[in-house]
Amino acid sequence: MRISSRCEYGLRAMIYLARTAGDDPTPLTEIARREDMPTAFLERILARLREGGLVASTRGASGGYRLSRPAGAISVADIVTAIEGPLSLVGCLPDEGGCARAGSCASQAVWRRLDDAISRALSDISLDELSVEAITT
Amino acid sequence: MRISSRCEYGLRAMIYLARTAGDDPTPLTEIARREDMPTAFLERILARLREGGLVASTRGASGGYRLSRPAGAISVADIVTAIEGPLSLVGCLPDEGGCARAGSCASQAVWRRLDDAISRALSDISLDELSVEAITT
DNA sequence: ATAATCCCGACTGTTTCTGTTGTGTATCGA
DNA sequence: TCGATACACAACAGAAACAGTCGGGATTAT
Repeated sequence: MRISSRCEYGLRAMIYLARTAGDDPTPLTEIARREDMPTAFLERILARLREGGLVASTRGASGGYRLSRPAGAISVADIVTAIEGPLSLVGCLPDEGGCARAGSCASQAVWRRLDDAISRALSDISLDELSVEAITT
Repeated sequence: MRISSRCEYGLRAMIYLARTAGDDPTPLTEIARREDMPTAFLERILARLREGGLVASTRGASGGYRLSRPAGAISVADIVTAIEGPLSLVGCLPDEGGCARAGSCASQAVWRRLDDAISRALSDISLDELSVEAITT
């Protein structure tokens, strides 16, 4: 159960964008260079973030990406969801089809509780908390 | 970030063993049949659980598996860890080598918090809670 | 002995991850 | 208008993980 590089890159890029908010749009190449991430790969991650409505892009010379909302209105859960799809850990929960043995399945309760814990943890952290330099855990 | 079948099967098998605790050792084939899981695959999962010290096996006719401790002393975290390895979501946390940009890396704080939330959620659930039929979330 | 049972290594098909490459399109500035 | 700077998008590819199978060997109760 590791976090994917996609997700890690995406979050780092969002933090970078939060720190440069207010400036001109930030080009992909700048983010990739400064954060040391593969450019083309990052582009596809930013595409998902754009589709998720978290960043806006402007094309052409002196174009780039910026946050589409204030950093305070973006949670880590938003970012992870945009990149990875729904957070849910298993496909057998009642709200997505369920499985044959649902009801008598005790393990379902475990994943549901875990889903909740993850969801809560990620929703609690907003991007502006992360954009300040010193993080006091 | 889905739960692997390995893990799902493993948990279900452990719940099954908790319910048959006190009886003779339960053969692999019985668990697989009753829980509708692929036999050979389940065997390899039980091997991990044995290596993790959670189940004990007896060989030969009328052999099988049983829990090596009372169900109340086994948490879901124990089970998941035995099957999947350490729960940690990223490899860059200080306690496992770290990465070059640690310290200035705000995203690290996110994964650390998420690790904690997951770990706490799974440690809180013990196997005997799951072995009773009705689960009241 | 024989049947039941665990043990274990090797193998395979599929999917996901982690990228790369190449082409096209929009925009700005000279 | 031309060219440089960007984003947009689709196709491709190697590597790893996942999910599961197969076959043989070792152990033990009856």
